[in-house]
Amino acid sequence: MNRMMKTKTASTTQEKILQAAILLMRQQGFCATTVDQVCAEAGVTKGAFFHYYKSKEEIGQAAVQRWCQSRAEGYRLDLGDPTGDPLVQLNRLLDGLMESVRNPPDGLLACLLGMVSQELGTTHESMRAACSQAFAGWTSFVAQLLGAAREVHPVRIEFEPDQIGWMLNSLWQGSLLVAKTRQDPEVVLNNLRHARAYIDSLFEEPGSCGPN
Amino acid sequence: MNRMMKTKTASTTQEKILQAAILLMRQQGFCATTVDQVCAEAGVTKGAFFHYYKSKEEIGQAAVQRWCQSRAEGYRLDLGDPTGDPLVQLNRLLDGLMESVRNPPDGLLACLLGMVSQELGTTHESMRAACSQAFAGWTSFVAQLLGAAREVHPVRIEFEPDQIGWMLNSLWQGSLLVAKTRQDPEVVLNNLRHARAYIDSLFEEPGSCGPN
Amino acid sequence: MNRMMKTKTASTTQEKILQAAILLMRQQGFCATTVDQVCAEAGVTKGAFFHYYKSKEEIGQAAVQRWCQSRAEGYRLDLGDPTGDPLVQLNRLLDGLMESVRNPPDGLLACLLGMVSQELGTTHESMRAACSQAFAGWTSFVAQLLGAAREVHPVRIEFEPDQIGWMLNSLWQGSLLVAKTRQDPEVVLNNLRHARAYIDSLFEEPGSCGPN
Amino acid sequence: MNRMMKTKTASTTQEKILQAAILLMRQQGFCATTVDQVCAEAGVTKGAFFHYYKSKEEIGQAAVQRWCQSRAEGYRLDLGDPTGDPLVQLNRLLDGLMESVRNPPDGLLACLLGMVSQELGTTHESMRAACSQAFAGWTSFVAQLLGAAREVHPVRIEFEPDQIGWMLNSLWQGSLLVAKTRQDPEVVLNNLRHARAYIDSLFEEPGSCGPN
DNA sequence: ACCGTCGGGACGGCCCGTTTGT
DNA sequence: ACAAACGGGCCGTCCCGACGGT
Repeated sequence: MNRMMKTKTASTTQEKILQAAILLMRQQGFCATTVDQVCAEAGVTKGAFFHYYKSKEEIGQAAVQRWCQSRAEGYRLDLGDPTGDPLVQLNRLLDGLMESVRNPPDGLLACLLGMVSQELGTTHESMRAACSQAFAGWTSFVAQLLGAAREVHPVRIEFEPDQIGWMLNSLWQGSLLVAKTRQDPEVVLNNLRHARAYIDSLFEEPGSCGPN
Repeated sequence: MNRMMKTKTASTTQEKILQAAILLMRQQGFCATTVDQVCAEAGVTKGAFFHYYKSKEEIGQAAVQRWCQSRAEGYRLDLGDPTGDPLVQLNRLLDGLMESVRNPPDGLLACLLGMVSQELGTTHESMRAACSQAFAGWTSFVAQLLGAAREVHPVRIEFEPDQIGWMLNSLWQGSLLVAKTRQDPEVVLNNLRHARAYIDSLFEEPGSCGPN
Repeated sequence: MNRMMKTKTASTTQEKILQAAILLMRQQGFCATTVDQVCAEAGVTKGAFFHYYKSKEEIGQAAVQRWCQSRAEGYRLDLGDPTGDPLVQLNRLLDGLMESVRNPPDGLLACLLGMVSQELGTTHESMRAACSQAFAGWTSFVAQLLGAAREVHPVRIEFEPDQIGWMLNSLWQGSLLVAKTRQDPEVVLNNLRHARAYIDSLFEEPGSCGPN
Repeated sequence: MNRMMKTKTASTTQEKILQAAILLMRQQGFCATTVDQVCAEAGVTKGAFFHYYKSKEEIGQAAVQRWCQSRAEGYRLDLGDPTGDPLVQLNRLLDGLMESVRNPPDGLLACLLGMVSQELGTTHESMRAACSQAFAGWTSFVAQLLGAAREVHPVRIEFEPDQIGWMLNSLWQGSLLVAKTRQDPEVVLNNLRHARAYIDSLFEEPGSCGPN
């Protein structure tokens, strides 16, 4: 019962801290985000912070994990019917990304993974590993769809599903980076359209994507 | 004579500071790089540092500018004969990028612009603007080649040179990010190959480059 | 019980810091006193310092306020019976000053207000205002005594109590300055005697004090 | 000829530095005044500065000396006929002070000696000594006048010329301090009037002072 | 278990008074 | 007379532990 209440509101102290950290690190990056800022944003004191996370790095890890997990949930939902045409599912995934560009979470078009792996990739091994794993997860997710699509759709050009997956991943991260720098999300949308066109070109018949 | 020595070695104190800053910021990012580190790396004292740059932010700006400038010189050289086929020139540019992946400057596969715009894009307006301009410069450079190619090569699919330019830019930045995270530059190479394939698919006859 | 301990010793960390600051600033002035020195003198670390005072300027303000407050308490005690002859009370006040010259607090004949207002009067508006208010407080205190004295003692020369108050204030501050420079407190004593003589000369009968 | 030009204009590099130092130190004090500020104000480089003064302390000394010297010249002029009544001369001296309050040099009512001796009296022995000597000079100057006055005017109250001199000195310095803090020079004027009244009261017949 | 106050140092960026070479 | 370089110092911040109350 106690647990239910807590879980339901989802606004426990720990959760507030974590959400504050995610938001701030997406905005400013890991190293520019101070523990004090996180506490202020979450409305708690440092005592509370260090009760739940024993170091700044630890909350960094937690933030990455939580971010990936909630993203993954979203992707799953975007796919729609899991028994349908894999190519259609892939297109739905891309549509989901586009939608998340037009209505980004917290009004902030930025991916925690991109931020953290850029900053800490060279210096914080454990953080890098976490991000690498997260990237690999998403990529294999896409690659599986592409592999399945290859089974049911005649192929025009031979391709490696993994490679395409990594390319999509890279393009997505790079697009967000450029969009942030240009202060214009349009570039992400355009890039995703080109990616879709490229994928379509790999198969004999064009994908079922609308004009989007 | 005196002047010659100074100019020739090109290793003035200021230059050493700037190079040290560029290297460290490519490795660790702007905010994780301390002035002390830069001084140590450059082998100078803090007095010297603040003699030439009045703040950390100022050297950040200088580093970005210098980075763009030296990159731009490299691209110019990669193109080869400026009167030749623009599509060939574009392919040479991509070859140059690939080469720079296999033999990255300072043995470090990382772009200062990506690092800085990721970290500071939201928080330091002036830095963001500088990076945005640099991105736009490279992109329009590519777009011009594509536009010229359209004049001399029959087109199979209509395309906007600017959009393709931005896509290449995004893909490049994203690839570097992913490569760093995976600790494997191969992904950059693969992505560039796909990009080339996509560009080729826009024209009637394939580009004049082998599989590289 | 717990509370008692803390209150009783009156030697909390914050208090130690404040006392150290007051002492050092009386010796060396505001700007020559470093936060490190204050911490060393108080036997605490910088962490403790900035926990209680968020800037050097803030502790400057606090020091001035505390100084005035503890001085004011002293004056009150010097006066003796508050229902007695105001002229006698004034003389007791001067006696108190003289006593504080012969036995200065911390063995240091220097007034924090004089130090701070001299150094920062032109540059730190808030500090200047605080000192100005403190000066005005002391002066009106004296002026009130003089005004009351005028009611009960026949006057030989018309005078403005406020003006006399400011003169005493100025003479006191100037005397401390000169005494410090000459390294001889005698000048303060002499000046106070002259001041007393001047005040006596304003009334018909001489004050009830001996030559002290 | 060269020398004449230089001396006449009184605008040699060294002189400009010295004047800048005096002005800034009167405004902000010794320790708040940086060498850079002095150079900027004087319009010279640090090289020039350290060419003429081998340390900050040295220019402090020079500033004090120059200040005293130019002040002394002024007093001499204020006295008028040196063979006249010493009491009249003393009154002229006080008039001169009052005039310098109404029209302070550089529009700044502040005495370098007061500033420096307050700040450095406890910490910089050599500076303290210089100020002490300067104070003693002015005081003995006044004391001599008082002594001479005692010869030609019948005295009503016995007094020590030196003591009166020190009192005037202290009152003057204290008045400047208070005036700066209150941001109102009026207090100096009032105090000087009271001082004059006190001096007059020492002699049988009133001094020849006008209403001033 | 949860959370707040207090405190600890180390380091961050920047500036300051100086010396050196020219 | 000056630009370049020097270090060490200053103020303030940061991440984090220790302890006490609830």
